[in-house]
Amino acid sequence: MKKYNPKKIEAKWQKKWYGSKVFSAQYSSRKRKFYLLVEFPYPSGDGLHVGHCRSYTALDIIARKKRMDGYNVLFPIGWDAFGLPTENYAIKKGVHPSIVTKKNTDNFRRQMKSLGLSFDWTREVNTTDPKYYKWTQWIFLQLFKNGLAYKAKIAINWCPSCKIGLANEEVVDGKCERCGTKVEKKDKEQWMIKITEYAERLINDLSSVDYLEKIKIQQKDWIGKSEGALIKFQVEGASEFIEVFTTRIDTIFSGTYVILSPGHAFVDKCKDKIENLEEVLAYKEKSKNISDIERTKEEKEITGVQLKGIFVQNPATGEKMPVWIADFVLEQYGTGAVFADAHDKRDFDMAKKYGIPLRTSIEPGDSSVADKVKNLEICFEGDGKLYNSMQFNGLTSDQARPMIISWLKAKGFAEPKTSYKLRDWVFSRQHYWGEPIPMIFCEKCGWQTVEEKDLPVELPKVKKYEPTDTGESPLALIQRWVNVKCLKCKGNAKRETDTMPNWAGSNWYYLRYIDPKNNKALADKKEVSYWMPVDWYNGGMEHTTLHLLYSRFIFKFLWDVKAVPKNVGSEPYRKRTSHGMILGEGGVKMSKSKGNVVNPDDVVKQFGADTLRVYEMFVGPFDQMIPWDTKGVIGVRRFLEKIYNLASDRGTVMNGSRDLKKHLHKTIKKVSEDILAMKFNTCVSSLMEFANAWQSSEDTLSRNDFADFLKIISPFAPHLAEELWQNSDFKGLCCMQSWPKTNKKLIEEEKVLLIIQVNGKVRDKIEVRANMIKEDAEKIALGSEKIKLLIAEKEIKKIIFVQNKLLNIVV
RNA sequence: GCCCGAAUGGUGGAAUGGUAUACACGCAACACUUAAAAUGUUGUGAGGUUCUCCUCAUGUGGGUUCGACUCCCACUUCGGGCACCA
Repeated sequence: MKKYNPKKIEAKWQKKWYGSKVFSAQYSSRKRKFYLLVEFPYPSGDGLHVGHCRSYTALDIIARKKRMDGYNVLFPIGWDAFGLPTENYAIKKGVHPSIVTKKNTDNFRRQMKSLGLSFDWTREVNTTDPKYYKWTQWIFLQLFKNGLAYKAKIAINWCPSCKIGLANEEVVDGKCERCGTKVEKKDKEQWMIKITEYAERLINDLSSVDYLEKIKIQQKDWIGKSEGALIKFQVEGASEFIEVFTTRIDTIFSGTYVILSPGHAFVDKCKDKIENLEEVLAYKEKSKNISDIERTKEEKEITGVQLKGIFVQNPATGEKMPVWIADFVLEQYGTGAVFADAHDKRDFDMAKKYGIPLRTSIEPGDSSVADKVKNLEICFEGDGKLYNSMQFNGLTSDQARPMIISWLKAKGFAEPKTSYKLRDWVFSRQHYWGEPIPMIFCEKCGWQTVEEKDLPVELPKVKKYEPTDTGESPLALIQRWVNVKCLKCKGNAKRETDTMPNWAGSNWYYLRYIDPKNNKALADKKEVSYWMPVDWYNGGMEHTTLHLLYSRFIFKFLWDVKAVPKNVGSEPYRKRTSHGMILGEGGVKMSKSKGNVVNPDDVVKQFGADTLRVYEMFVGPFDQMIPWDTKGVIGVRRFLEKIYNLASDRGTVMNGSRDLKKHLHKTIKKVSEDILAMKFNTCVSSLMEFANAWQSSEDTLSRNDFADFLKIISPFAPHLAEELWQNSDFKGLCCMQSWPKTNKKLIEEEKVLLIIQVNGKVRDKIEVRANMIKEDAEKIALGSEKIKLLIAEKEIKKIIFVQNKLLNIVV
């Protein structure tokens, strides 16, 4: 008897598949298309993570099923290869990042192929390939030409000891990861992209796509739309105003002071008038080095400094208000300034701490606390009824808001305004390993774009990969590359030396897969029009607010400037799902330092690729976090062996068992449905149940039924299915067959188990014929000895009947 | 802090208003064997028990319902994201 030998089988079938291009999507096809996308990985030196294996296997199963359903399937893969870890490795070892990238992508590719994933390897893309990033740069030029890219001063993390700019990740507890020095903020001119111009569309168009609800919620929340008003506070003794954005204009009559963020421009503007300037500047300096999350934490003690000598006027009451700065007010949100009153917890606490006067103007609905609110014993933050508010007294917050806005608007002090939490996108990095930004600066003529014919602007070779001690990227040191002639005046000009963030390349990669070799455009429009939008995109929840939002924005932009055809719509992804993480054994994150990293290579070696695939599907619900369990892998290996042995020992006959056929068709139905619902774990258990039934029945399957069984198991354990397909002398490849249809008549039951409940508790189970009506079921149930005993002389109040399921007698 | 998610046997989990604990791991007994491994068979939520029935059990407390792991309200604990990691 032959033994199940995955090592031999798997290598053999991988060679056949990848040699014959069975997984290649067809160009200019008339077939129905299905575009399945997985987030392309960052090819780190650690190799493929078992978490990659899980999500890729899951989508591979869908791709394989869709091919068997007759679709022209595009299931591509590539490398998102620009980024910090590769650069840091280059700095440490002095090896060029492109060499490291080549090594890592080779390893990832080998690992993916060893899992039998059905990627279309003819369409592989790499964001670090100049032929690819030519188009990433081209997109930047379009953004600039359309007024969506601009320069602004933005703070970077600066380590004064290493003299380099740091990524947020390299800042641990406010200190430099390498040397432990306290990190400072340093202002730097950076390229910004106006994603905020698309905020409204990015919210509204979510209604046209099929994303998991939690993904939509996160995106909406990230964009953070709020409707409110912009109010002007006149500065006393000056013609200036301080503008404040608020959603609570109903509380304007209780506003007693104004708070600015420490970085607010007004502080610099009125330096001469501030009596305690030194104190103010010291506070400003201190707050610079605290993160926004830290600043807005509720546990954090509230601090602030008054701008002595400065007062503004409350536009509603005409009263004089002092002006403070406090770090819990953020520069980026609204106008970076708020008016403060007793109806905001932090304003309330701050006023109590510093003895600033407070007033109330909103009465809570709960009258038991109304007095306490009025006496300033507690802070009430909700909506309520207005008082102390002149002609608006007695109105509810909701009624009052629009009325107060128009009243103040008439006086020239307010206007309605929509505000977003979403900020413009900082697009510059002071690093080597990224796409050069294709811009040239001339003292006389300003910023200008590199001409399209000169793209790509290739990354020049450098000797050292560290950022420079001025905070610029190492590109700034290469005079030959930096110094160019201005395109307009032919005078001396300099190239931009910052590079793009990692997100730049991943914004549009789904378009490049469609036509990866095109050197005239991002991709051929006919092909784009056929393939777009992506039918199903799966990725991690951690990418929901950044990559997913950025790439939606960029696609909308490309659509607006007609770089992609109109007919595909302005949303790149029709459906988005997300997978859960795989944790280490015991439920903690896998990490090198904990030594609990599972290497897929080891699992493949010990158990086989099919075992790894099926295990990762069986381990638990796809969208949830699941700990790895080496013991569980064994069960899956036993299952595959069982199938292999049953197939060889039992064989097939012309007319096999009818019971098994019936069970098989139930399994076909379950697996077909559960694949699309991403309930892979229950697919596997139903396949296991069938194998168990087959084994214990000692019956034989018909040849056709066995073929169907191999077909439905093939997306999960493709190598095993192919091998048994061939061993049984079936023609062609198993993965190229059409998916079996469920025989509906066959799975209809003649008899069902009827559950008899008394007062909702199960008291008996009786087998009856299917589709029995209520009256007949009642007779049978009441005839049961057990039930008779239980209801005895009690009065039957009600009988609930669910056909083919249960009968509940209420007494 | 804000946003999102989760909680069911010894363990991973199944059941989305109708038999709670499918499937798998582990454990125990038995069969095969000189023996072991492998494999197979049976059992396995807790407590009680006349051994086939009773009571209890899906993080906690309430509610809706003939019936709730499932829906609603309040809470507890754990995990993830928070804009320069990808």
